[in-house]
This record gives sequence, structure tokens and C-alpha cells, in this order.
Amino acid sequence: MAQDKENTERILRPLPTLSDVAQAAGVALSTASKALNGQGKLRPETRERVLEAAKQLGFRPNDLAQSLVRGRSFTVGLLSTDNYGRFSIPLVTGIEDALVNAQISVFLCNTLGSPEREQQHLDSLLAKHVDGIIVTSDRTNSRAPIDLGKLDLPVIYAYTRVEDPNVLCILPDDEQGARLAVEHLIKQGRRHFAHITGPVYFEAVQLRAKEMRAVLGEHDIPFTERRVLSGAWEESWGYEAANILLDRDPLIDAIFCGSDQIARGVVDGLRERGIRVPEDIAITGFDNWEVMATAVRPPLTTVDLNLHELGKLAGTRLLQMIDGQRPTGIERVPCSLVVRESSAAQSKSIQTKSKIQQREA
Amino acid sequence: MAQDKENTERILRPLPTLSDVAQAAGVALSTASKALNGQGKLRPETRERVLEAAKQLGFRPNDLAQSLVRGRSFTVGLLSTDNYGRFSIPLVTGIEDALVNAQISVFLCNTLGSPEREQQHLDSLLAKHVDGIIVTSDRTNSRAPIDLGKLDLPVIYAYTRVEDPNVLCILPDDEQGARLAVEHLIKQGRRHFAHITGPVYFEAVQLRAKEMRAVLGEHDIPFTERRVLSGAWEESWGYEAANILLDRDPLIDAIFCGSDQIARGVVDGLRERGIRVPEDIAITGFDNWEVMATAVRPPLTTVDLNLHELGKLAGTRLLQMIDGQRPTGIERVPCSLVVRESSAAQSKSIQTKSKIQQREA
DNA sequence: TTGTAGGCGTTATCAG
DNA sequence: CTGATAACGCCTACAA
Repeated sequence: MAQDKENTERILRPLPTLSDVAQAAGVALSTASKALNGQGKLRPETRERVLEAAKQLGFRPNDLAQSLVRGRSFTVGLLSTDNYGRFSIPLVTGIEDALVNAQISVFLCNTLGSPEREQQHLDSLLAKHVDGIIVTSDRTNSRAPIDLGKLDLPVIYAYTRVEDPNVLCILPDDEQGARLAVEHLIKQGRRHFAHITGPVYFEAVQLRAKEMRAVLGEHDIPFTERRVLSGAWEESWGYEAANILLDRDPLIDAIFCGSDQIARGVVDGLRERGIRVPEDIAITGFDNWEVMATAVRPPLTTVDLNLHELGKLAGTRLLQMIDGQRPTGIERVPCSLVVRESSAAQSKSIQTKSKIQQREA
Repeated sequence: MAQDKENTERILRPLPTLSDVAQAAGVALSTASKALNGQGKLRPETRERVLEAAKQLGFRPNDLAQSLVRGRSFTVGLLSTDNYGRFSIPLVTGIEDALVNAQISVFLCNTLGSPEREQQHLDSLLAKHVDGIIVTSDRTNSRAPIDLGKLDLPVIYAYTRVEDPNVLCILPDDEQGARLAVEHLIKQGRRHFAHITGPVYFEAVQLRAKEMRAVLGEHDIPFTERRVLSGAWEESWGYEAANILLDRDPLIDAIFCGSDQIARGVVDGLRERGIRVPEDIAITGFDNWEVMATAVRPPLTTVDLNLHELGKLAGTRLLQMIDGQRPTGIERVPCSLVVRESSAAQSKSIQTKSKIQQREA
């Protein structure tokens, strides 16, 4: 009978069930369950028999059924606010790294920036009873919190933040990263700084500029706001800005750039004006986007956001939250400086030259 | 009694269940189910009452339970063979596009190129009873098929392929893409071709080179294998190769590049030799990696792999397979040509010049 | 039109 | 030690 039934079943679902295993092993359902889960005390011989039968049949417990009874799904949702770009790659792999080791599967949800689509994804995640949610974006700016109703579910904002102090946000430490770059340039003997960066409505842009001013102040290095140029996150802006800057201010000997792309444009612009990097002007980028930073000639000294680490941390924290802890607030992951050739120490001849220029001015 | 029970439940799971809804609406469980699923015939008034109660309680059907009884999970797995890079971004968003519209959630699985990790992910996907799997990679080369045992589950290989003719593989049409670029260059009046490309073990490299030869042959344009230079997928290789090529062969008036990155290196190399693009030599790239292609001066004419479309197609085909169809074989998605400034028509003066050079040679 | 009962695959509790 | 039995939340005949 049972065999007949099996034969008439579609080949599509030959998935053996626990009761198949029990039957094959000649034990009761519940016994088989215990044997496979290592629960309770069974005669080793019985356990063996069940294990053997399970292997024979290629049995796999149905996670859906398990989740139902356990009240945990071992899945989490990854809600990407934006049609995600290059930043999310290391971020996502970091998150996965942390989660996969804990046997947790990740639902990928791109909202393409549409609130309706976000809600749709959210509904679906809740219906699937995810154990937690990580929200990410393509920028660190503040965003509206996701709406979970009155449901208390672990949520982490990674590479984005919300105003609510009761939630956990994980962000790169843009200030510390900027400090790294600027102090490095100062150590190379540079004193005449400029900053070419992205749109001011990016919080990262504001933080980096602010910290640059602070560091320069600490070193008593004069600085004027005319030397901060904000534009698009594009090479062409870097190129254009370099020209604007040098027309105004030929004394510059260091440019702290807001991205590697911008830095590349800057280097190109300088080269065309016959200005040498790093001899005449030292350059630093931001992001350590390798394919970009290493292709520039000379290769860029730049700040690495450590997004993979940031993702891993987000995953780890989420696991802790699922485990019952409730960390809150803003956690910043430190950046690191990757030194390449674009920021070497100022050569003597140039120091002389710039002094001369100063006198002329 | 029921109320007492509810009150003592942890706030963590205030998720109302169907029976809560039924109770609130004063109907039986099954009635509530029917009302919510639009099944059977109920008095509109009853249905209203149930719907109202459901909304009031913020009821969400538990997908886990639904999947269990329906035998479908409305989830699919996305198995990325490699620590995925820039190519997978449009691919993945395309896949999501197609799937999200069908109310299907996507499990993200990066295997980081490790077979054990792949198997681990696969086991997990099967345990979660996904309705299908899409396998992708960072290159279109052939790979080993995933091992599903004797389980018949819809699988699609996207941007990668397997030798088995009984499975469905979706790939970009590299040959057609190469033809697009080469015919375009020919139309611009170019006759002296070179090809600077990536490693020969990439199947795409072979296909593109092969088609280039074919197209040139069709137009009776002579070509020699010395003018094919294979190297790394890097700007620096393009730069180096441009110099090698022109030392050998100054007559070249068109370079068909295997990637935008390489093309950028080539353009840089040419510029430094005082060769004008496109006046002296026309260049085409491959990939239409916008941030790269548009930053080059002049901006690159290039071939777009239409990976977003490819992803969408993969998602659509998977839905069809889940629906019972079993398409097999290799399906190629056409590329398109994006014309920018790097490939303009040859200027008259140059044609003259190259004729002179030809006589000299 | 509505309610009852059985089952999806597992786990957990409690008798035997 | 082992095996019924009751959940988990939902769906769907079938009966009322």
C-alpha cells in the first residue's frame, strides 16, 4: 500500500519525510525525530538504525515545518534601500559571512528607492517570519525607520541610519577616516590644503570636511572655505574642480578628495596643467575602490571604509539581537588608510618653489 | 480564558493568527480562511466582517504554514558561484525584478568559489523547499552542474553554463556583440584592426575574437593574429598592450577592446604617444560599464551586455519552469551597441596619412 | 452559507 | 528507552 502510494507520487517530490524514515527504520515517528536531533536517550543501536535509514533515503528535515513548530525561521531579510551599487558588494558579502556561519539564510530585497516596494518587501518578510532584518542603503544619510507595526523584531541599520536612538545603526567612521588622510598629508610636509568632494547633502561629505578643518586647526594650519569644492561624485567633477582650484589658488600642495573617482579626475586635471603628483601636489582619495585607485597614475593613497568588516559586524550584532540582546545607538567602524604613491613626501625642490610662489603672492 | 492566554504571551509575538481573526469576527476558522482567500461562497456581509477583523488585528498569514500545506514556498535560491562583482549587480536586480512581481522571495547565496560552501548553501535551499534555483557566476565559462540528487527542481544557469544539454543556460550573445562593434568600426571607414582583450581562458574572449575574424573576413579585410593581444582584465594591460601594438604595427586605425577597462588603458597609452582618438585610431570597449566608459576622454563606444535584461529573462524562465514548463538548451540575450565619441568616422587627413604610411611600409 | 475534521512535516510532552 | 499524542498555523474537502 505504502509502496503503491509512493510509486504513484510525482517524481517531482520524492522528498522523504520523517515518517518515511521511521517506517524504514522500523521505529515510531517520534523516535526517529529524537534520533536525528540527538535528543533524549535512545539505545545507540536504534539511533544507528534511524541514521542509516535517513541517509539511505536522502532525508532532509523540512525547514518549513521545523520553523513552524520552533517559532524561528533561521532566515533574515536584507532590505537594500537603493538600487544598490558598488558599496553594497563588500557590505553584503560581509553580512552573509557572519550569517551563513550561523546557518541563517538571507532574503535579498531591493526596494529601488520606492516606499511602496519597500512596504511590499517588508510585508513579505514578516509573513515569512524572518528572525531579523538588516536595512542598508547606498549612503550613510539618515532615513525613515521601517514600519514594523507593534512587532518587536530585531532590526539593524547598516551604512544608513535613523534618528531614533533606540535602534542600532552601524556606520563607517567618516571623521576618523578623514583624520587619517589629513594627518597623513600633514606628515608628508603638506601645509596648503584643498578639499574636492561630493554633494553637501551627503552626511559623509559634511563629516569629512568638518574633521579636516578640525585636524588642520589642531596643527595650526590655516585653511579657507574657498578651498572646499563640492560637486558630483564623478571623475569629471574632479577634473573640473582641479582647474577651478588652481586658477584661484596655485599654492595648494595637498588635495584631500572625497572619493577615488573624484581623485582620479583631479590627478588627470593636474597632469594636463603640468603639475606633478605627488611632487607638486599630494592627493588622497576616499573609498579604496581598488579598480579605480590602483589604475590612476600614480596609484592613489586612499581611505578604506572597511565595508566588509562593517557588514560582518552588522551580521554579528543581528545574531546577538536574535539571541535576546538589544544593543542600540550608533556604532562606528573605523576606516583605514591605504598608502600608495599619490601622497609621497614633498620633494625639496618643490618646497623651495612654493616658498618662492608664496613670496610672489 | 483566551484573553488571559493572550495577555501572558510575550510581546515578541503579537502576531495574530487566523483563529484570532475568526474569533474576533465571530466565525469559524475555515470561514475566516475562505473569506481571506476569496474562496467558496460566503455572504458578503460575513466576508466583510472577517476582512475588517483581519485588518483590525493586523493579521498576516504565516507563509511558513501556507507553504507547508500548499507544497510551494514562493522562494527561490540565487546561487552566486563567485564572490560577485560588478557584473552581478544588474544581473541580480534583473532577476529580482522578474521574481518580485510574482511575489517570490529570493535567497542570496554566495559560495565564494568554494564547493563545500556551495553544497552547504544547496542543502539549506533544499531544506527550505525553494521552488527553484538560479545559478550565476562572474564569467560565462562552463561549470559543473549543481548536484540535486534525484530531485527534480527547476534550475537555471544565468551568465554561466553547464555542458548538459538538458538544462537551461542563459548567456549574453558575445559573438553578436563583437559583430556589432566590429561592423560599426568598419562603417566608420576603418580597415586596420587590432584586438586587445582579456585572458584566453575566458570563453567570452574566444567568442569575441572568433567573431571579429569572421566579420573582417566577410568584408575582405585582412587580419593577422599578431594583432590579437590577450592579457589581464586591467587598465594597465590595455596601456601596455597599446604600446606593444603600436611599436609593432603603426598602421592600426581601429582597436576593438575586450573590456572598457582595457579600452581606457589603451586610450591613455595612445594619448601619451600623441595618437588621437578617434581621429587616428578608433576604439571600442566592451561591457558598457558606465562609470568607466563615460569617464574616458573621449567617452567610449562600447557593447552593452544587457545584463539586467538577461537577469529578467532568467527570472521569467524560472517562473515558467516552476509552472511546469521545461525549456532547455542555451538561450542567448543580444547585446547592444552604445555609440559614444571614441569611434567616430576616420577623418580625411588621417586616411591620407595612413595611405602614406602604408606605402612606406 | 457555515462549521467540523483531517492533514502538511516537525518537535515536545508525557505515558507506557 | 520508546511510542502515542498534541501542538505550530493554515488549507480544504466534506458534512451540517
